[in-house]
Parts: sequence; C-alpha cells; structure tokens
Amino acid sequence: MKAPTIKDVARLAGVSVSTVSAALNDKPIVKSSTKQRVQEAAAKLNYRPNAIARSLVTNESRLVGLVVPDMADPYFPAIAAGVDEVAGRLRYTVILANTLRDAKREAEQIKVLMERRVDGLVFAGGSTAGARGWLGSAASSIGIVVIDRPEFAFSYPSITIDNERGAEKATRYLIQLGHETIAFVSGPVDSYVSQERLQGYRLALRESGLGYREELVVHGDFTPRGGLVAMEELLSRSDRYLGVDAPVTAVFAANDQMAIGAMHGARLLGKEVPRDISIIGFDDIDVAAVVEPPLTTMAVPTQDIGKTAMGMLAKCLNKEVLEQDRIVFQPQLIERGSCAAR
Amino acid sequence: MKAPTIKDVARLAGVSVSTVSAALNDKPIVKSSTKQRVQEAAAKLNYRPNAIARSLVTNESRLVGLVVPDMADPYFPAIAAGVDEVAGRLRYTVILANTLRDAKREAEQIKVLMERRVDGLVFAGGSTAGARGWLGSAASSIGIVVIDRPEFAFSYPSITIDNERGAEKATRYLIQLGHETIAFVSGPVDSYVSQERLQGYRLALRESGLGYREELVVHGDFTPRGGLVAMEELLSRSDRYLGVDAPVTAVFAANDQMAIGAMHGARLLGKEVPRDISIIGFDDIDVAAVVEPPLTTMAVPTQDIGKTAMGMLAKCLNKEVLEQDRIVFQPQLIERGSCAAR
DNA sequence: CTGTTAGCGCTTTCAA
DNA sequence: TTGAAAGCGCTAACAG
Repeated sequence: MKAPTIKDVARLAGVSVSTVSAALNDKPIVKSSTKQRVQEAAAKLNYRPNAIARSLVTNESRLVGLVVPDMADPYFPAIAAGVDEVAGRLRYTVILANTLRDAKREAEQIKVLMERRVDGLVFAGGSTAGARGWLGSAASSIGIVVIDRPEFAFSYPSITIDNERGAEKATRYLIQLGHETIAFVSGPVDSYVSQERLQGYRLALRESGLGYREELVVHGDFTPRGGLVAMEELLSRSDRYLGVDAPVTAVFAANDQMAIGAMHGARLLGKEVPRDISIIGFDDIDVAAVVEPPLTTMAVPTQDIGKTAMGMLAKCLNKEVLEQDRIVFQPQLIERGSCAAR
Repeated sequence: MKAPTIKDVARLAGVSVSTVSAALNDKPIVKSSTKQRVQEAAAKLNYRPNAIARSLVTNESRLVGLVVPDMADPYFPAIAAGVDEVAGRLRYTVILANTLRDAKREAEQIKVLMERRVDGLVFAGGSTAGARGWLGSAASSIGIVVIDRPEFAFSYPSITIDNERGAEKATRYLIQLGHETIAFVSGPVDSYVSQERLQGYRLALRESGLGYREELVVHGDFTPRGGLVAMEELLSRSDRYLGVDAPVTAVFAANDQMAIGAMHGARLLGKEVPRDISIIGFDDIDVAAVVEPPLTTMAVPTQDIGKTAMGMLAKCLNKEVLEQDRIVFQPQLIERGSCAAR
C-alpha cells in the first residue's frame, strides 16, 4: 500500500493541491474552515508530507552531517547528544558519520553527505596532520562549523578548546604538587589536538625550569587500552633510562580514556595511584568522576560544545551574522583523587 | 553558485540527460566511449548527483533511522558504531535519533523519520512499559529491526539479549561465591530490559533457596550517578532493616554504568570492593576492564549486535528472507576483580 | 481566498 | 546505442 500523497488529501478535502500545501504549512492566507477540512482529510488518510519532495523544490534538506572520529570515545557521543538536541529543536535532522580516524573514510563520508545535500556540517575533532583535502572541492557551498579542528579554525566558524593552555595548566598543577619527572601520554602522532596538548605540556615544563625529555612522551591512541600500554612502556623506560632514584611520579594523559587506562596499567605494575604516581586526564567524561581513584582532569563542556556548534551552524544557515565565530573554551581543572603531592 | 545538475553535464558532454544518467550509473547499454566523455564532463564540473532527486523518483531514500534512548551510555554508541559500519558498506546513511528515554520525544522523532521516508528503522533499547503506540499508524510499511525491545520481539525481526538468563547467571555466580544477601540495582521501574534482569535475579535467588526481599532492590536510572545514589540508599537500608549481622555483601547492577557508580558509592561509605562487597555489572562497556577493581560483568557483544541488526535490516529491505529473524545473544560472564568469595 | 501551472533533478519507459 | 518525454510529490508564483 503506497503512502498517501498531497493529491489524495486534496481530492478527499475537495480542494486543490496548492491549497492543501498552504493549509498544512499553516500559511495565513488559507481560510481557517478550509484549513480544518484539509487537516481532517490529512488525518483520515494518515498523510505524512514527503520531506524528500519538499527538499527537492525548496532546495534545502534540513539535514546536517555530524562527522566524528570515534563513537567509542564517550567524548564524541557527548558532543553528538548536544548537537542532536538543538538540531531537533530547530527542526534539523542529523546524519551520523563515523570516520574511525581514517582519512579515506572521512573523504568518502563527506562525499555521501554532499550528495545528500546536507545543509551543513559539523566536524568534531579527529583532525590529523594530513587531512585537509575535502573542503576546496566539495564543501564550499554549505554551512560548516568545526569543533576542535585547529587547522580549520580560521577558515570556518569554529569552536575550539584551548588545548595548549589546558595542557599547560594540567602540567603546572602537577609541578605545583612537587613533581619533577612528569610524563605525557599523547594521542596518535598526527593528531593536532594531541600536538597542542603536547605543546602546553612542554611550555609548562620549560617555564618551570624542568627540562623536556623525549623519553617521557609516549604515544597512545586515545583508548583505555592504549593508555594502559603507554603506561607499561613508560614504566619500563623509567627503569631503563631514569634509574630508581628519579622515577616518573606523575603522568598527564591527553584524554580521560587513556588516563583511566594508564591508572589501570600503573596498578598492574604494582604502583598505587596517587601515592606512587599521580595521573591527570583531559575531557572529564562521565565515568571520570566514579573511577577509583576519581580522576583529576581538565574538564571540557562537551554537551555545551555540541549545542553551541549546532546553534552556530543554524545561524549560518539562516544567513544571520555570528556575533562570535571563533569560540574558545577554556578547560577547567577538576581536582579529584588521582593526583597527590610528591 | 548553484551546484551543477545532470543537465549541465549533458550539455557539456554533448549527450542527452538520460544518457548521462545511464552512463553515471554504469549501465552496460552505454558505449564505453560515451561513458568516458560523460565521466570527464562530470569531473570537470565537479558534478555530484543529487540524492534527493534520485530518492524522489526511485522511491527509496537509502536512509535508515537509528533510535536510541541515550547517547551518554557507552552501550549505545557501541551499537551505533556497529550499525554505522555496515550501513556505510551497504551504501545506507544513518540518521541518529536520541529519545532521551522520553516517550513523547520518541514519537516525535519517529514522525520526523517517517516524513523523511527512511527505508528502515533500527530501534535499540529504551523500551518502556507504555511505549508501543508508534507502530500501528506510521511504521507498518518500512523495514524495522528491534534490538532489545522484548515487547516487539515478536512483531519484528529482533535481536534480543537473553536478559533473564544473563541476570540469572550473574546472580548465581554471586551465590556460588557464598553470598546470601544480594542486592539488585535496577534501571527505571518501567524499563523492560531492567524488568527482565530483575526476573533473572529473582529466579536465581528462588532456585537457590534464598528469598527475594523487596528492600534489596533499588531503582537507578542507568547512569553512574544513579548507581552511586542507589548504593548509598542500599547501604542505608542495610543498616536499617538488616542489622549488622546480615549486611549486603553483593550487588548485581543492571548495567555497567551503574555498577561503576555503585562501586564508587561503596567506597565513599567506607566499603572496599570486593573485600566488603562484591559487585557485578551487565554490558561490558569499554571502561569496565580498566576501572579499579576491574569490573566483573555479563558481556554483551555490542558492536556485533549493531552490525547484525543493520545486516538484517538490509536483507529485509532487499526482500530477502531472513534465515534467522529472532536472534538471541547470550551474555557471557567475564570474571574480573570486583567479586570475591564471601 | 483558491486553483492552475510550472518546475526542482533525477530515473525510466519507449521510440528512434 | 541514444534521445524525448513523462513523472516522482511537493512548493511557489501567478491568475482568477
């Protein structure tokens, strides 16, 4: 059984197609009595307007694409939830595109989204050193907002986390606690975000007169497992290079997932957190508050970021001018239980 | 600047619109030399076929809706990732619909999805006792697969977790460990899934000759915070009703998020896990393996579930018959460190 | 206020 | 092997 069309409604209501259209879109020109007749007819037929047909003629899809690198990191679902919420309120529908941090996949996804004629795109994170091919060709005509993709922050309205300063604060916090041998568990080498956090770490070290040492930086992949492996590597290096009298006493991890994994790794190797080793994370994902010990971390207001991003996008699509098109969020230190004084 | 249409390509290639269509869709009737000319023209114009127009005529959107209750619970993003992966491979695009466990919102979302003419829907979890209104009217004509919505498992192809047996196993495990006062941290009262898990818990208790006691069941909301609060409530009840000589020594939580929150709550009240109190969860989300102590839980193969669901849906949409339209996954006990013998 | 008409960009007969 | 024409379901002038 085919779905009823506007024609069916018109026939049943005894009016023309255009009247039905106007009535259903609640245009003021339609007499309210006919409006009612039309609504009744529509209801009787269980008529649902075909958004596809509408899009074709209005030339707007009211679809937005949300491009994220990894749904397994709670950070992104949190952003997605924020985007989704305001999108719904604004009568947009969101298409999910998961790139798995793969440039090829990302390009493919963008292509699909463009063919679907999304009105706009929200790019959240996952930027890698190589990936900037996609826009020039395809994406010039639609609305775009980027979240935490520093390399595009000056080409598009952007929401950025001040990763460098956040990382600097985190590191400085550790230093204030008396730590002198502080390691950094980074994300993948080509991740911009991770590079910025690395910069902040180095900066804090330098300004405090503590040298930067390459052997104290180890690369993970933003997953808990990656954090665990990184910690194991770190502690084995610690034994090899540093000697027993100057062990690593604090670790700054580039995200909470790795920080949690790292805490686990530390325990596996007989270290107690924070007594033997302090750990600080980044993001403040939900579970951070309830792990043992509760994770001290640099909080980032994920939900708000998602909401803000979608809000900005909607304004762009409405051709409104953005009073702010370069929003920078400052991560905030949340002291919990995973760091202690030396 | 408007996007080029098939007409532009036709003009540039010096052929007709229908030839372009055939060429681009790689139909064998087109001479390969013209095919090439067309492709070149398309490339030069940077032509992207308009999926909306295509959908209108082919009457298929290649869109599928994914309806989930809560993106903040890692369980659902994991399913989403699975769905997304095979959807992409099959050239479907997925629309995300987050209901926030709100029946009204769910109904609204479904409406939108139907208007967008999604080819199919996968409903993942979040079923509540009241919510079965949506199908009769709207959703009879499209493909539907349900994940863990027992109330629909016989109306649609379904993927179900054997919640009752899983819960029974979990409880039995605790009993084998020598526990006699075992509490259950449930989900919201109206959650089917949670009710099934409660049944399993009761069954195990009964079959082991341990009585079911209402004061040992406390309702959470599937969040870590909810688990924490539930645990506090539980321990305060424990003091009030049970007396010091028969305290709660084990807790089965209806999902991992609450289990992790509960562990935290226990610690806050001076209990050590698992020495003073054992805790078992359900789902096996990523972080479960790295919290302290690592969470013993009933594992559910989330990614696979997502993949399987999307696979089934695709088959339905192809009018293939499903060799299996009622798939039941058995949760598997993963022994880690959060449970100990009495 | 309501109806007629002309597309939106594509696919799909059907002829040539 | 290609082209002409019809039409998917809707909105948007424009006339009445």
